[in-house]
Amino acid sequence: MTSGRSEQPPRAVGELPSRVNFRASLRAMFAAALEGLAADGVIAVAPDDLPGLLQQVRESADPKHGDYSGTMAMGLAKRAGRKPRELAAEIIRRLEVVPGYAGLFEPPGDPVGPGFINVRVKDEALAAAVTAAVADDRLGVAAVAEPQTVVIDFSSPNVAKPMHVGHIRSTVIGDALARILRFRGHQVITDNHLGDWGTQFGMILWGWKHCRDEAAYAANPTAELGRLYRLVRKVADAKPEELAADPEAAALAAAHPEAGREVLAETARLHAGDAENRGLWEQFMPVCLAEIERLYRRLDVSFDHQLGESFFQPMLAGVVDDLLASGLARESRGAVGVFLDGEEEPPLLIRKADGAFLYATTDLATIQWRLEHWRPDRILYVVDHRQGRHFEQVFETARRQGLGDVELVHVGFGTVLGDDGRPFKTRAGDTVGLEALLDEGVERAARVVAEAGRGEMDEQMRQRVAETVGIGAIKYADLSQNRTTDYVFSFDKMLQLTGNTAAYMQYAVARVEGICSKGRVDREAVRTAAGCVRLEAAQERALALALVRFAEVLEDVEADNRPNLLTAWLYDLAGHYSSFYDSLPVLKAEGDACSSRLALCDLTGRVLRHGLGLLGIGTVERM
RNA sequence: GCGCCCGUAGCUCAGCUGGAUAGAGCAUGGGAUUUCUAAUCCCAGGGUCGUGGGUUCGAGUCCCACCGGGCGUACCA
Repeated sequence: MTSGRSEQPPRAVGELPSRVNFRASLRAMFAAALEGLAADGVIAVAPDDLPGLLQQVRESADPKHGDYSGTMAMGLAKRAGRKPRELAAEIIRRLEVVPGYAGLFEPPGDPVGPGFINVRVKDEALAAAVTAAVADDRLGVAAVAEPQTVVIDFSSPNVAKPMHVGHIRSTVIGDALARILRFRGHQVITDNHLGDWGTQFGMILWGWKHCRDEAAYAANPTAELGRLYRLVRKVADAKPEELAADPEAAALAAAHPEAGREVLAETARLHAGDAENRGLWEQFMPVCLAEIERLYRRLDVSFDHQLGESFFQPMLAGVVDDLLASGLARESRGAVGVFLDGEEEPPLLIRKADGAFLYATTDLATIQWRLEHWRPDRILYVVDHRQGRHFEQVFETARRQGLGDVELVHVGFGTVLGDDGRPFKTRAGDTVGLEALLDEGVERAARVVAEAGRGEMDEQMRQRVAETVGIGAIKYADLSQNRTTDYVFSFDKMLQLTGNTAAYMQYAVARVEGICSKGRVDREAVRTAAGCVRLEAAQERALALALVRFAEVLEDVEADNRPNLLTAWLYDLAGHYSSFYDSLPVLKAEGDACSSRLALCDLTGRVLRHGLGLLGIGTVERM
């Protein structure tokens, strides 16, 4: 969507850039070749077609087909009425004489099969790129040429209720995207759009007035508010099976048959500015915020802003008035809605018949406010895919309001399921609390580390490793999944020490650290040494090629907001490192080979650590 | 009813705007260690990509129909 255009232009002949993106360079060279053919009337390429054609330059599926393959000749030939292989050959003739090509890539030779153009990176260029990356604090990854301002809206819990497993995906994916886009060089603004104004506060207010435990509140306000929320929700919902299991709730429900309506009334009083409820809200908010803050600290997630629904509340009437005045919205059945797809399709409701505002109203106000104050090029909403239609409607309404050319993107994701294929619940059928989930992950990680670990770890170290591995496993399991599909949550799978898991990756980092500490390697010296990395063995070359693809992968992650592309590549990289490490001596290698391989180890460790860091996952020196 | 998403190895999942012989991990079977951390590496078996049509040089990917599952569909967020 966004990347690809903003990458480095082709380099002039001669020196290598210090941060080389082979794919971006090759694409630029293909662009020159195709433009040349178009200029000579051999093929017709509209400027709009070019990016799509260049997407067809990608890493080869099989190493025997070289490092990159171009597949556009087949499609182009059809349109031009040419034989595909002939056209491919013509592209190749143009490509290999593009300035700079010969410095980076081998001549492609003849087209293969129906017209594949296979390109191999020159060994010297690859070695030089890795050498440069070793000395580079950005690990060879160039920043985008045209940085954008990107707002990322994620996590967004309802603050008066305990955070649960449902919040983990938005939080973890949003945080990873924020870190990745920042590293890419964009100006990222993260905003936690808290649910701090809804019915859940009505529940707490009602609970406070009817069944508070002052002593408990004084001792632990968070716990007491959590208790009130859980209790009142059952009383208000009044589901027989729930009440049967909870005598206290049942007694309250019997004493207050109108509890459900009273809760809504408390909410309405809060919204209407009732002094008592407003005062209580102001008293409870810091407590609620402290509670979620503790979890964010543990998850190592932070936000630039936490502008909740309450913040936008004063703007809502104006939003409705503006939409009414512009004719986009109108009254219907007592409510006010924006009719986007004609009369038959449900409108986007922005005011209820009772005068209350809705989720959509707040979202529209939020867009306006963000555009006015932050002037973003893009806003990402990392929210459950079930809200896809809601965002479609909100975005369309915003566009019709003429809110500028900001790119509004719903980054949706699937549901976390249990073993039974149903949404993840405890055995008792409750949603799983986020804190309990993290605790269990850490506890299980501690057991795994104790069994497999190398010993000689003090208690403090053991704790830190367990926390890093446990939290990392949970995050990684989520991020390594294609975000659009549901996935089955399994502690056993995510804490496995092999396969595509955080622990495997963290272990690979620890092995690099091990080799460096064992050899008493001065890593600064490795990085600043003028010596060039040498790529002789196949394993060295494969590792090097994986390393320099870091930039390409981050570009792809941004294009589709898909962190799982980063985990897949990290896993691939760790695999290449393991093969390399397994088959070639490093410390015991002679002379130049030793320093070259140490440089590869050092870079691999840093890239793995940085890559995991971009996912919000920590590493340890030993495990 | 309508709309969106999904169906890939025994299990959990990848598969990048259609590209080469559909890939991993787990599980199963075999092999490698006087260790630079074996929490590793190497090899093998395992598939009519839900079914049936279509589009084309080429379909897991695009189109149509059907089967099966999930979600959403006017006053919750």
